[in-house]
Amino acid sequence: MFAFVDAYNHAYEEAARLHNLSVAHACVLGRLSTQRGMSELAEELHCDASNITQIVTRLEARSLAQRQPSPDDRRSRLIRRTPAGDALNAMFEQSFEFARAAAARLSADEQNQLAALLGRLLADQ
Amino acid sequence: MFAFVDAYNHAYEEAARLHNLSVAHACVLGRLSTQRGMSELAEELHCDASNITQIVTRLEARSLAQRQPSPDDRRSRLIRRTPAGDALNAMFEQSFEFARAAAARLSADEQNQLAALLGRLLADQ
DNA sequence: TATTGTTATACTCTATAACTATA
DNA sequence: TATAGTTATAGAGTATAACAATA
Repeated sequence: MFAFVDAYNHAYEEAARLHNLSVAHACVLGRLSTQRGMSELAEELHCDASNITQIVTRLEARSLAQRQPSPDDRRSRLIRRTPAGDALNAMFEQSFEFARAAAARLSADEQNQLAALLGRLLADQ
Repeated sequence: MFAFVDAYNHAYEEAARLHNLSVAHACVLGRLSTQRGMSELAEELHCDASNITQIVTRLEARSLAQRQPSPDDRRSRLIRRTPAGDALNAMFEQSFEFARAAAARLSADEQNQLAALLGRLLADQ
């Protein structure tokens, strides 16, 4: 289990580095498939809101994401990927071959088994 | 798969924080069950040797690890845990309940299945 | 000449505290 | 008064380059 997680993490880091992203930047970018508020991102990444501010600012400077005013609450902002961000994220996922290559070693049945077992592990976490 | 790794990583970070260790420090400490050279550790953690120097220096300052001269090569040093390091590592592993709690949700047969599937995923990585 | 490990240093990531503006 | 997000800033982690000792 440790070896598996270690390999996964390492593959993720390498894919991020390949696109000049930090792990946290790649992670935020990956979560913007649907738009999100800053504090929502902070909670999902288990980090402080001020950290998200900086990450989003850098993504925005690279034109990968955009802040937009929330229609419901004028304090809050909705973050979404730009088309460039979508493109880079897609490239990142392609580079991040780990899951793909790993899955290719298992039959469809085995993949389903694995997903079911991992799902059970995560129950009520 | 992503959710699983995310939960694992988060649990590891929390367990490390609980004992005033960074993730990297906990990771080095965990690998010292058998003694190792500096460059060996650097390779295992996918990081620079100068980084390991600092980590080991901090572990040594906390009396959790010790540098020892290598009998074979006077340039190199062997690092090993002190008894205090053994004790802290054992406490860390106890705190790091993730694997334990997760495994408890599966039967012995299912655990074997999972280990076999994960093993297959890692083949020739 | 190459290798092991260290030092000095700069850069990045992250968190804390104080702040603005809304609610 | 509480909340969303920002700013300024300090701390920790990591890497690069130059170096010492040894092979």
